Amino acid sequence: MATETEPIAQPRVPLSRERVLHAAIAVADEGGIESLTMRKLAEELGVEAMSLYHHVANKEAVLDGIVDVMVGEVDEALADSDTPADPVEWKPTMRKRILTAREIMLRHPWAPGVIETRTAVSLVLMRYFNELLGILREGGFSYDLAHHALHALGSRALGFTQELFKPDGDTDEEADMAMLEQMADQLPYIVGMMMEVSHDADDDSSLGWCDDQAEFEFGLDLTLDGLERLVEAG
Amino acid sequence: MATETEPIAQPRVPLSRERVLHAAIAVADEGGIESLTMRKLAEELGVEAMSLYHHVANKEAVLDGIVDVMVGEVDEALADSDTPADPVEWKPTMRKRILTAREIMLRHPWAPGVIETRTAVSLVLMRYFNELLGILREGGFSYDLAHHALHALGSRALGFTQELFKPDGDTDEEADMAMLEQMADQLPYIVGMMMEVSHDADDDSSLGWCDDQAEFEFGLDLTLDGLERLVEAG
DNA sequence: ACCTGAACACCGTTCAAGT
DNA sequence: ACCTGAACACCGTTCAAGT
Repeated sequence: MATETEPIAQPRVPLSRERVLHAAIAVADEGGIESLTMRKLAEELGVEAMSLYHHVANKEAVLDGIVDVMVGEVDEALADSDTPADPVEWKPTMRKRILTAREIMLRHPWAPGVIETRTAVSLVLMRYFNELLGILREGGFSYDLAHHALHALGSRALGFTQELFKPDGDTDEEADMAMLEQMADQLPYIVGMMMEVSHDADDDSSLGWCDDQAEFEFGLDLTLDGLERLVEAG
Repeated sequence: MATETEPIAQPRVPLSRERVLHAAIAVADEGGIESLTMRKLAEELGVEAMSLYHHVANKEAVLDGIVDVMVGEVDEALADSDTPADPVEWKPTMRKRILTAREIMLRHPWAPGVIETRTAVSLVLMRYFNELLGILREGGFSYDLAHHALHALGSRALGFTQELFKPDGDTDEEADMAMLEQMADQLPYIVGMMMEVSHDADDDSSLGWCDDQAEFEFGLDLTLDGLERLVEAG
């Protein structure tokens, strides 16, 4: 009551690129990426929107900067975890790195969408890929195969995949199920798959039955195993 | 001079959802997805922006519809190509389907970005996945493995991958190369890779050296081969 | 040097009004 | 039934002005 109802941001701390980027992440974490507007961002910082332009060129630069902070978070998480980093053991090293990156992406579900829209590759991101490349090279990959490997991993190298069947927001699973069964003639295989899975699973399973973590690891291991066979074949 | 400078759209043909969607695709093809605004779309159709809302609920519905038209194009392209469709030969069938889908995506480079932002899965898209599922099932996959397979393919099932290193727009390849060499201490593996590749290739190779088609097929075959090994293992 | 108020040129969308 | 003009509530961004 005694204090003013201003946002929590301390008016003493001067604005900086760093503060702008971290505030942007906070806004996106709280309200989703579509809630991240220059005006909202300024409000979060207790400042007028136009003041932001003294620290970032424009909104695109904010999004570019956010990605770098995100990659930085991955690097930090990797530094915190005590990995032996055996040069020969490229597969577990790679696997761990990617699963760690995935943890960061799960903390910021909007981040993949931002990363996908970036056109330029920042130095920070190049350093990240340079390290992945290093792991592969030290593990016996030719440059050629390592290059193919990074392409084959694609966005998985950064810890996310494009989920085409997203979690159905309405969560009315029974209705979805009923609707699906009604279309059994049009979607016989999908309906068949769902019937089988819902009988097998012990918990209540329906459209929300995909175990994202398990699927991510399945796809990742499929790729890593395939690559391993290629390195070993020479 | 005699005729008015109105857009080419015939004012006789009444507006319809179909016309709106095809005009939207034309706008995006010509000016990119960011040029697709309701006002621009109306202009393309020789109509006021607000008239569109009699045929589509809102802009999101336009984007949803576009995706369905896109999937329809894939289906048409597949129907045109005479495929024997041997039930047992799931791998070449799958491969052909996906590469055909990729051709459509290459014709509409903005389409992947639109697909990625869709939250609901339309009936058209479900039918597409139902067919992929059918190919796998008839090829000997269990529902469980077929499900994993679709997740592992991810957006590749629709003919695109998330390219994290996009074509560098500025095309000043020599400058890029020089800059990279300058960072050899920070990016030793990337620089090493580029040096090797640029020596091997016969054409002028630099940052624009990735053969997207070859990389797509590499990743696709890596996945399909991995799956094949799993089906055969039972 | 850093921040601001007002303004500009856009968006998507609503609504009452036209035919 | 179908289309429209004007308006509303937003955007990102520019610019001259403040301190």
